[in-house]
Amino acid sequence: MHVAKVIVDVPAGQIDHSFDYLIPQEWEDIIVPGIRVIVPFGPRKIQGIVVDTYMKTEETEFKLKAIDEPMDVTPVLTPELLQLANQLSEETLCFHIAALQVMLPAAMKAKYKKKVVLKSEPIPPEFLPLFQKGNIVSWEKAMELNLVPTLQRKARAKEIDFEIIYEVKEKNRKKVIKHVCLNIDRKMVDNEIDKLPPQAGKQKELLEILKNQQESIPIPELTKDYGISTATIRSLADKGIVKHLDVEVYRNPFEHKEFKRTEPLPLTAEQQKAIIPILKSVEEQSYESFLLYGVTGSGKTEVYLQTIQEVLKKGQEAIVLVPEISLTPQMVDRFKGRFGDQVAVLHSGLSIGEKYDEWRKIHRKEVKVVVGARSAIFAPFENLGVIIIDEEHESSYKQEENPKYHARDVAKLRGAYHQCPVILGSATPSLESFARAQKGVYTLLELSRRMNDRDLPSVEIVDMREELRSGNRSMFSTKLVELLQNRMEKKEQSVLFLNKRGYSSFVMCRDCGYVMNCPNCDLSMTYHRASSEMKCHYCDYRALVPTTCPECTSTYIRYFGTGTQKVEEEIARLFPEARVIRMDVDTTGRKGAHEKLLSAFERGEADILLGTQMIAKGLDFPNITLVGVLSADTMLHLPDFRASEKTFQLLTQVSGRAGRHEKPGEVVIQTYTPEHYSIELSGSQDYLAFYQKEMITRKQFQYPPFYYLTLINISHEEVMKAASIAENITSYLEKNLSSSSIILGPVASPIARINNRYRYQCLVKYKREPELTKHLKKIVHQFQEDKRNNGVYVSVDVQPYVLM
DNA sequence: AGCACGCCGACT
DNA sequence: GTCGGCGTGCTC
Repeated sequence: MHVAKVIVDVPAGQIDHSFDYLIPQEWEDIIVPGIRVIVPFGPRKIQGIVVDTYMKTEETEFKLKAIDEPMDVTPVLTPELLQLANQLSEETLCFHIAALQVMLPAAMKAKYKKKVVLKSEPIPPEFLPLFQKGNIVSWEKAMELNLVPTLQRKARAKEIDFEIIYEVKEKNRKKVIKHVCLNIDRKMVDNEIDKLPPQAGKQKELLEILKNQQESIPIPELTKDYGISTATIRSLADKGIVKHLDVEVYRNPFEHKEFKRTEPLPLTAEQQKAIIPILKSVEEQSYESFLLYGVTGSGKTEVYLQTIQEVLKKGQEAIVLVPEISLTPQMVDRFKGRFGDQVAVLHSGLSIGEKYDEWRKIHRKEVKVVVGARSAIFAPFENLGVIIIDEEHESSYKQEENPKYHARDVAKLRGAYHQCPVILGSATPSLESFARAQKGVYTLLELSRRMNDRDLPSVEIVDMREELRSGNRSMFSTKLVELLQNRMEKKEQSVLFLNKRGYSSFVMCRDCGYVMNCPNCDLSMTYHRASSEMKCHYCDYRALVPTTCPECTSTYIRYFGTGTQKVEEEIARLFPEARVIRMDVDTTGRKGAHEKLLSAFERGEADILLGTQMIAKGLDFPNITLVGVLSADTMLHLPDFRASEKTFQLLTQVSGRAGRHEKPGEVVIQTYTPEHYSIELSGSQDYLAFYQKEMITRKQFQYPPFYYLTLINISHEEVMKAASIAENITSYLEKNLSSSSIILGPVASPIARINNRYRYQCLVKYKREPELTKHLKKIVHQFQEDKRNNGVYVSVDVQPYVLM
């Protein structure tokens, strides 16, 4: 008898191991590792994933329950991915099921339904409202009508008999289109047409169409193109001449889009030089990491494209990761244009069903290339030839929920498994990556010149303190106003960039300084114009906008810094004739709105594009000759050791938007701290100088890439409890880690309370700590599951990006 | 996590 | 004497 090791869909510490189940004989060929199954678990039925199988002797056989049924015909996870899930759960300290689940499209997550089945007759009168439509009803309905206790009582008294059943459902079904096809022999069709009465013209017409068609015809096509109604089809179906048929289709998010085929462009000398070692690695099938450091507009994408071309020639597959925010239609166009139908696209803009379809194309080997955001790194390819991570420095490659993985680390594991190159591309590499390239861990490849030798835009840094001193209190410097005016006259386009953070809109009393805070969290609440209410971003608490100050009853209370909206108003005041497109959460919320706004701007329907982070990337329009950064330093002062790096990267990215084509570009960066090196050096676009300067700071303050980090978060409803557990954890680490490691804390988190839970943290900095994972596991188990610590929550983030 | 089981106080 | 509150322990 075969036995399957199954990881079940229960995210809990005590359940985080495999459970053994017998494989029923009839499924023995189907149930192999990587198959999803439905298994009995206690009284219920749940989804699980088979991770291993083995043969077992009789003695233990009777103790095991059997698998109910498989949910797949072929494995949804390869042996490689199953093993990768193990590594992930080990390294990021997440549950096995979480690591497995992150590799599958959301549509495959099970949904559970609990139902009540009445097994005895007749139905007692008090249950009639419940069992109106038969003897099976949902548990929710039984609860709603408050009949569950009565059911239990009656069953105990043996007056009735009922059962609770548990169902496992797939969240998403395959999309089908109803088709019609002949139900009789093709040769008999003429015969049938003759038999039909003369007035059945439409029916005859339909049969004629079907006669000349080898395959079935979709009903929508029949009604639209041939004007044949469903009634016509039905009457023929009733006669048994035609039949209905469900044909599975892919949802196609690019249905109405034509992709212009592109041919490989001739490479510049620099590109040529960069691609040679990559192609060598592709050819030799050796695992090697490359850092492709190329200034904005230097043609990194063409290097990717031609590398992929070679990979495809060898019959291998490619994964391309792109940050969510720059997965724009332009980006998709470039890959679809070169590789056509061989490309699947995975990004958050797709519906669950669309993602599922794209995933199935990969799974069925119908595509060879995946372009996608973070989670596309888990694409179930089995013959990978290259992994490319574009904009490698982007923090969106780190997932902030469990499993807290970094796509770059996963890429390296997969690259090593498949023995293929991993290419990390960026104009502003992360310090970690550049340092590794310096050390020779990565092979450094450089593209130092823009395509067509276009100059980098000239950047001017404007000191806003000076502006203030000379009496300009607006958010636009004289210089920026002047240049905007100039572009309007020349009919050229401008992009205005607002660093969103620090600009969130909050309500403050002008008299006493009262700021409206969330009652559950230690944070100020944000004002939402759309719903005209105050919201907390962390716990979903909502409140009305106050009209008078709750502290001092002043009516001089108003909202501050609405970011883009406020800037838009100001532009309207300065340039009444300007046409502005605003891009922020409010205007791009709906699906496709993002693309619509961008293409409107591309068509020249506006003079100024105003937006947040989301416009920093990918934007590549010839008519943009001016970029303005309204406030460069808003994120410089966040409690984050990467603040300087992020500022430099963002400013460099934004500057790169200007003058990418024939017309030269200009950039204006407004700041209150022009002397800060991350701002100063972004002005001269000097990455190397920034790298050197920032490395000194990192070394001095013992941060990556000189030290690794691990952050432990502790939260509890009571401050004292959180603090004391944090204290215990810290002293445990101090006792057990090497003396070269630095343990900071415990301290209250920068956001000291979320959802009425007090938060403490402890930060470990280390160079070498081989036993760290072991200790962290112990901590999570001991402090999380100790009954005396009831209600404590301990979470670990290995190599964190967010320290709040 | 969910669910059952079981032991206590508050009712008919 | 029964109902249902939640604390405890288990799920192959």
